[in-house]
Amino acid sequence: MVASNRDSVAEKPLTSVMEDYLETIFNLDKEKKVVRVKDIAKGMDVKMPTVSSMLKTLNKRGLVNYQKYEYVELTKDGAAVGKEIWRRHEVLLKFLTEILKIEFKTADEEACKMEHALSSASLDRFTDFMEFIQICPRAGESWLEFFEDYRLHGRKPEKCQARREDFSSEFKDHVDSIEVPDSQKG
Amino acid sequence: MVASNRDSVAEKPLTSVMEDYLETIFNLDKEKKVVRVKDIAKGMDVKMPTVSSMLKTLNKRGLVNYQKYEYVELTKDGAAVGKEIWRRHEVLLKFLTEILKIEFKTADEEACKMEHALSSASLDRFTDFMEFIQICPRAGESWLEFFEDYRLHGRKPEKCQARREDFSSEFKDHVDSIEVPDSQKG
DNA sequence: GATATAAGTTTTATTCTTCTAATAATACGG
DNA sequence: CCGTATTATTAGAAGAATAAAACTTATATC
Repeated sequence: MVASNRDSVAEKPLTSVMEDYLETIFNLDKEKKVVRVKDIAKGMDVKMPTVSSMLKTLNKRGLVNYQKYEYVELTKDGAAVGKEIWRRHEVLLKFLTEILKIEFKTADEEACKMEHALSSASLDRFTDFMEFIQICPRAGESWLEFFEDYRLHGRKPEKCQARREDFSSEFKDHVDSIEVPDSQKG
Repeated sequence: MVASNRDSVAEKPLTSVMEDYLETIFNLDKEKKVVRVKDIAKGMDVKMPTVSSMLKTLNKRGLVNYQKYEYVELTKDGAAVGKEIWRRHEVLLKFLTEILKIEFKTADEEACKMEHALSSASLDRFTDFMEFIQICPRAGESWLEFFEDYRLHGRKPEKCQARREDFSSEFKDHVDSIEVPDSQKG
């Protein structure tokens, strides 16, 4: 056996568990000086032996640099994966907590599972969506309030209509603060 | 051994794979007269022996009624699970295709993974959200178009501003058709 | 009805992730 | 420098989901 173990086989896709480990390590890296097996175990809610064996796997795959009994370090590839998964988590968590108003703990857990389901491409779309909702006028704070009202106090179209009239006034203020050619005035 | 195997142990939660099988069987049930191992294998993209062994598991759990070589039938419990998972799938798929405009095949695959991540409670919220977007005035067709525009042609706040003015005119028409006290006029 | 084809099962094995128990290395307080 | 506590590793096993190969049962067709 001459060749390195690393990448000796055609690249298998990462499992979602591997992705989770990389995400966890990525986050610990930001928080702490050094990353230890114990911390990963805590973060992943598994026992230390499980971490040890996963680190071997990740090591073979070139995603971490790890010598036993030493600190854990992500390779460039490993960090890239960790960061990407973390980004997905953030977007999903934001959606679940800020739009759907799901309580943090639940949202965090569910985001953690969903993050493996969405491709990066879809995540980009999702990100656009979140940005759009929060940046653009028709989809800003009041839009969210509106949704909250809809969710909590009824979902009948008539209610929407009533509320629409409120928004119309809101919008009237905007209209009034914008240059409007006389030709368009009533 | 006197007691039934069924439910002899404290209810373990279903795995997401089990949920997928139940969803698949539930759907086949609607489409076809009878559900066969072969169809399930095709639907789940696995080989027949895998289906055989899963059917044993689901049988023990009281989720299907299955005697070997015969047709597969869901029990009441099994059907309830299958239907619930299917409902989640539909909502997520709708969001991915109609809002995020992800192509069907990708969306379907991703919905299939996400459906296990969201609790029923969160799914209810998500459903509210989808309804809201499609029923309420501020979040109807034009809102989706606006998002499409944002996504495809730029995401600069100025663009939103420009667009906002369009919407303002739109709204102005509404304003004009509504009683507005003089005191609020410019 | 006999037999070929399709459908289903059993058996055996693999991969992945996890655990417990036992053991080893490291760190620290005296 | 020694002993204890903490941290980590090995070894061994288990459970879930899968497949390949070999075998069995059911169905269809002549």
